[in-house]
Amino acid sequence: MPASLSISADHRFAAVHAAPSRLAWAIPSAERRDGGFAQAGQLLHFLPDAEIYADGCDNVSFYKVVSGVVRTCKFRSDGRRQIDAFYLPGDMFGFETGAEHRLSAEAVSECAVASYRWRGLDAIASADDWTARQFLSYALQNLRRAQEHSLVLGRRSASQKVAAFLIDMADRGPAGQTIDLAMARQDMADYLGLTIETVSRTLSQLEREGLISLPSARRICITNRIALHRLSS
Amino acid sequence: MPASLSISADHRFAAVHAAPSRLAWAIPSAERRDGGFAQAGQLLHFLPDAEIYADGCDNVSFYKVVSGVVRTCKFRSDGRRQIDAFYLPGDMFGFETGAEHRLSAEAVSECAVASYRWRGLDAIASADDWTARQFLSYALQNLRRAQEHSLVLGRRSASQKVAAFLIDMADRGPAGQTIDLAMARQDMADYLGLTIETVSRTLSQLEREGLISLPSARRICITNRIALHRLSS
DNA sequence: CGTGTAGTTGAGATGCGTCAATAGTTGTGG
DNA sequence: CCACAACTATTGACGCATCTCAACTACACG
Repeated sequence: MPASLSISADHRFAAVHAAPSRLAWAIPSAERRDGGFAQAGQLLHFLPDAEIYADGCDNVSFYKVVSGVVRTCKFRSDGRRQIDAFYLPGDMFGFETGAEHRLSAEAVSECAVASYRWRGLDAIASADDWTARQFLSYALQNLRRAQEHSLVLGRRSASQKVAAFLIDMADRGPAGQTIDLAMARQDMADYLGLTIETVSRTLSQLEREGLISLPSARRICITNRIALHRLSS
Repeated sequence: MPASLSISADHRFAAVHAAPSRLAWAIPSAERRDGGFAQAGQLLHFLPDAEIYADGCDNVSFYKVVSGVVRTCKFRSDGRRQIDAFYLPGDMFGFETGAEHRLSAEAVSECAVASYRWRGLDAIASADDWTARQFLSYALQNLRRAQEHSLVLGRRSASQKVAAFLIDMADRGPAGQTIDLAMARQDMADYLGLTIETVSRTLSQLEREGLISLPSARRICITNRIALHRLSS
């Protein structure tokens, strides 16, 4: 693992990077097998809010998150931003069939991603079984996440949206009741189709109701998972 | 084409079924090549609102719409329904990696679908290039649609949602400015995260503003596509 | 210690949901 | 062909959840 990927222990997002289960899952696979995935993955390093690719730019690569968190988003003509998805270590993003990307991808936290040259559908389909299977698996995982995101955005109250987000983050992050968010309130708001004020108010309300506690802005402890889960579904 | 698939010309959804470009695309491929797609597709016929598969039931098949329109949806504990997607002739739906379906699929109109036995990711990955490529193509198409649905649901006004829906339906349906909707207002509302009252009011408002005309409840003519498109994006 | 950014809280405005009534459409039977 | 019932869609009035605008607080950093 290159030195550039080591994150100081006191970094605010250390919990995300240091998640043992995730690293064990992401890094070895990148080292062991990704050499055979489409083309040897090049490791790229991004600072927070750095752009990985822009909406409209050539679709030449897709990516795997090695460490940190990535968001894909769309900027609307009124200046607002809609976040399509968050990608955590081990997740893949950026595969599209068109010639251009239809979303932007940005680093939420300091992060490292492996890039793979996109050679089109035929290249994947005619690749070896393992490669094709991996690609399909990631595509279907992203499809499932997008569908669930739609269901959350569809017809739900602010508290249901926030609860669903917290449950999702808790499930995807390191085990335990503590969530160390890599993203700001504005990211949560843009992901859930709410304003930062509503997100903030909703978190405060959930804390008053005893479902969560907020030791700091970016750290959230789930104190009543049953109730939070029931609220979210 | 079996007699059971012929639809009388005066049927209310005739326009969808009779769309020449769609039939030319959907039916021949089902006849010519789908014999090699995973396993010979069995043709199934459904009446409006019939259930194709239910949320939670075994994930043993995926499907291709031959004629008519299909919706996938989730029923929430409060009795509300969220529609995840509409599938038109030529679209494929129902592929998931889990052992159970996480959504229900229902016929919106009278429709015919071809079913394919789901043998898991490995079967697809190790299939011939053409089959793997087709499956991937459909998966990525559905992923793109789900992402765009999320963006629409995210942070948009009722009129923007309805406009985006109309533009999407116009693009996917037969060419021209006339849309013959297969679905009821309740379906539109559940798809867009609105109520039927708001959908109805919004359509009336768009008509007053001269963007569309409403010859009948299920038929919508786009009279100012530029403005409608600008509103939707 | 001062400054800038992120987050929280409050008050008022508004868009959409809810409930209710009306109008239109489809299908059935006389 | 008409009468009626059942269903779908439209329109109106009102309430509420969220947005908007604004002030305040907490925290990181030089």
